[in-house]
Parts: sequence; C-alpha cells; structure tokens
Amino acid sequence: MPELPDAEKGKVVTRFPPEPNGYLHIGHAKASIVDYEYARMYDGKFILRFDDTNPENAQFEFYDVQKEDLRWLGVEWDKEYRTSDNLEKHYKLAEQLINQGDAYICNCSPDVIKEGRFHGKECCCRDVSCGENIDLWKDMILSSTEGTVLRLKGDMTCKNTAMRDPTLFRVIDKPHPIHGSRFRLWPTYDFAGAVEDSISGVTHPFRTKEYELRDECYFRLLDLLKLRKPHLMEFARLSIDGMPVSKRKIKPLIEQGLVTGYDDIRLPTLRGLKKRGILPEAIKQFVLSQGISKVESTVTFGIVEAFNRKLIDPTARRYFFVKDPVKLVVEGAPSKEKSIIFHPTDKKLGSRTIKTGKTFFVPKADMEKIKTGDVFRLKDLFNVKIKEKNDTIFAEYAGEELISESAKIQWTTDDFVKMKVFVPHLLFEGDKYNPDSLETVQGFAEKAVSTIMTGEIIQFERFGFVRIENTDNQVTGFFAHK
RNA sequence: GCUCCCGUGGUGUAGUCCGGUCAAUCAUUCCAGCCUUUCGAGCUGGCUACACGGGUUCGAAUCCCGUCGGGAGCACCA
Repeated sequence: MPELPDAEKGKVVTRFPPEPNGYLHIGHAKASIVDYEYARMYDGKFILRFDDTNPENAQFEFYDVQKEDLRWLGVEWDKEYRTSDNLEKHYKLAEQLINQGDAYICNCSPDVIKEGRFHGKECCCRDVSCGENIDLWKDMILSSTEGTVLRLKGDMTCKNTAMRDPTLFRVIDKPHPIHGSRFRLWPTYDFAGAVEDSISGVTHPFRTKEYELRDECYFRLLDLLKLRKPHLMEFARLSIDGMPVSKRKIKPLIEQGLVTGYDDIRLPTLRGLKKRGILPEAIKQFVLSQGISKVESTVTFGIVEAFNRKLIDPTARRYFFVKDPVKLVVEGAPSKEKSIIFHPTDKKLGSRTIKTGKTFFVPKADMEKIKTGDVFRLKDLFNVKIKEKNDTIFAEYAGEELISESAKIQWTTDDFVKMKVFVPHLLFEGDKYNPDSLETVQGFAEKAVSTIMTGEIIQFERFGFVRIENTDNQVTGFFAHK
C-alpha cells in the first residue's frame, strides 16, 4: 500500500463506520481491511464505529453480526463505539451552528427543498433570526414534529449541489435499537460523519468515491465548528463481474427468493464466501491487490479464486468424487486394500485405505470419450481395458504398470456416499439475472468423505476445490473453484 | 440537463502529486513447452498497453486545453 500523506508512526488513526443494517460483503471487506492495514502499517489505532443514526435502518442483531464478520476476516479493532451514543454532543454542536447563524430550521416539504436546490433558490425559512431558530431547535428536540429539518446555511447558488443548504438533522419518530424512544432528532450522514471523524481523533478517514462531492460540506462543517480536519481520502467502489456488490442490489435478490439467503454461495457476502470455501486471507490479498485508486474497474472473481487456490492447494486433502456415476465391472480385478495418499506432495497429510473388488463407479463424461478396447487407469490403482459399453461398462484388469499417456480417472467402489455439490455461477450476465446460476451436481464420493468435518476444504481430483458440509448423514459440498 | 471524478496489456494493478533513470511493475488470463498417477499445483518462455487530438518543454503516461468513452452526485440513506 502506498504511503499516507502527513502520516506519522504511532499517530495514524483510521476507522471503519458501517451502518448496522445487514451482513458485511466484500465491499465492506475492502474498506475495513484498508483501514485496518493502514493503522497497522503506522502502529496506529483502528476504530470500529457503528453509524447508527437512522433508527429506520439500524437493527439490533447486526451490531454483533458485523463484528462476527469482521473477526472472521481477521480485522481487529482497538476501539468500538456507536455514533448514536454521542447524540447529545451532536445536539450541542448543532446549537453552536445555529447560534453562529450558520444553520437554520426549515419547514418546507421535501419537494419544495428539492426544487429550491435544483434552481438555486433560497427559501424563506433561511431569513429567520438566530434567536428564533434556537427556540425552534429546542422545540424540535422535544416535540419533534416530523417534516422539520435543520439545514446548513451553505450557498444555494454553489455549483456543487452538495453545498446547497444540505440537511443536517431530521426527525425520525421510530424507536432506535439501542436507545429506544429517547431521541427523535437524528443527524444526517453529512453532519455525523464529519463530526465523528474529527472528535474521535481519526486522522485518515477513507470513503468511497461517490461521496467526493460532499468533501466540501465535510470541511465546511468542521471549519464552522472549529474542529480539527482529518485527511479525508476516497477510493473507487469495488465491482465484480456478474456479482452484486452492494446491499442495494443484494437485498432484493433475497426478498424475491432468487438466492437462498445472505450466505448464498453466489453472493460476495462474507458469509457466502465463507460457505463456499474462500479463506479470509484470500479476501485480504485480493482487496489489497486492488489498491485504493479512484479508477472504476470491474474485476473478475477469478482473481479471488487464484489467491484462494494458492492458499488452499498445499493443505487441501484430495479425494475422489464421481459425477454422474456409471457402473464399471472389472473382470479379473485383484481384491486390494489400497492405501492412497491425501496429497500429491505433502505426505504429512496422511492417507486412507480403500478396499476394492470388481465393482467401481466412474464419471459418465469420461466414459463417453473412451472406446471399446481402450485402456485407462483407475487413478492410484491399476489399468483397465474396456470390453463392452452399455449402461454398465465391462472391462478387464490390465496390469499395474503405469502408462504415462493413458487417462487417469477417479473412481469409487460400491462402498460410496451419495453426495450433492452446489456449484455457483455468475448471478448476472450483463444486467440479466442468470436463472442457471446455481448448479447442483450429483454423484458418488468415496466413503471417507462422510467423515470429513464440516467446514473442511478439500479437492475432488479433476473436479475442483469444495468445502464440505457434513450433517446427519447428509454430505453436501459447496464448490469453491477449479 | 448541470457538476464532479476516472481512462496504462484480454482483465486488474504499480508508476501520475514532485516531467527525464518508464515501453514500463506485479498479479491474473490466454498460448507454447517442461514436470506431474488430477483437467490441481509447480517451473520456463511468449503475446499484448500509457483513450484520441493539440499545446507547453531540450524532453510528457506524468503539466495545460479540447474531444471521445466510462462512473458518480444532484435525498429528511449511509
């Protein structure tokens, strides 16, 4: 990561400010990892701040859910707090603004405000005196009539529309998950974000590029409040080809039943990625490889897969899984108790023993390519020569000698476990939902697969890496990648 | 419509602030070869890029202007 401007060892403070309203996704991972890594790089501090200033959005369960997600990612915070706990401070600062004549109460309807902004016209609420505004403000805190807002006295003719008297506070008469009905007046993002970054000591806050126009407002507010100004920075939002990386796009998919939930393996949510067998370390490497530039780009998920593959390949045990199994009977096959190692290079990963007889199952797709008379090898076992191809394939034993150019095909005996593997594909092709995005592959796995612990990531040879979910005699796999 | 941001190989990124050492990084993809009892991993080699036009300068990916292309904002959501 590039150096931070005006950064001193031991003095950098960063922050990750999620709104507790959903599960974290890879976009959050990018933000939190960048914040966290910069804090570490400079021996600084990293703050987790819940931006829960909208009781309509904040939900009790998600404070903990998001912390769990972050812990899984390996992000550790030095301090944690909620913006909502500082509400009274925000009220004081707002009052200061009103007293200085820099903010005013506005009773206009949202439509009128919008109109005024669009045409650069001030409204009559702007001319009310400070004294009157203070009275109105106090009323607003106590009796909170919905529809009344506090606005910054900005510049209604400013080219930057974010400066045309943005709303600073508004009434939301809904119970808050933490504070119940104690407050009804809540700061907007513009106010709360700037104030919190400053008073919590953050030196280098990051946000995504779409907030760029708000920088001016951010600094204006801090100027007027005579608060310290952090070194605000923006980077491009992460986008992945065929995957929705935002709460806005993910939520409707769940509501419409187009995905199975927040942990659907087609989704780039942290829970989805975990279920699929993507390691937190792979997410971290991926995110850091993207950097913090402002260039908008669409990455293929293949990059994440590549990082993940490098991480899991050395430790993933190899097993046999036969997709669309076809029965193979081998005449003259010697009965064996064959010990087969779990990993081609790392012997420490051990081995399993498989008892073989004359009956095997092999993948249909492989058998379609093989003709009568051909010789192939049951991988790690022996060679076999095809005699007759029907629904069942008949073959004869063809020796132990390794023939380098013959195909090596995975197999199971008749002592197998039935299993289902869910294979994720791109959720979207262009803008269109892909109805075939979740493929179910059925097949037989060797018996040992039934004893694998839930959560272990293995490789089915010639098939791909799979995370196993093993519950109550039901063996399921989630395909990570090739 | 207005405003702002962005534009380096097939993809993604480093380099742009402070012009020369940058035809130039790293990763991934693809292709070829080696290795391998997996279509996995590893190893070797290869392809291909500074959006376009003009200006400033001895010299521009880097600074300025314009064109084109992409994205975002114009909320009482963060």
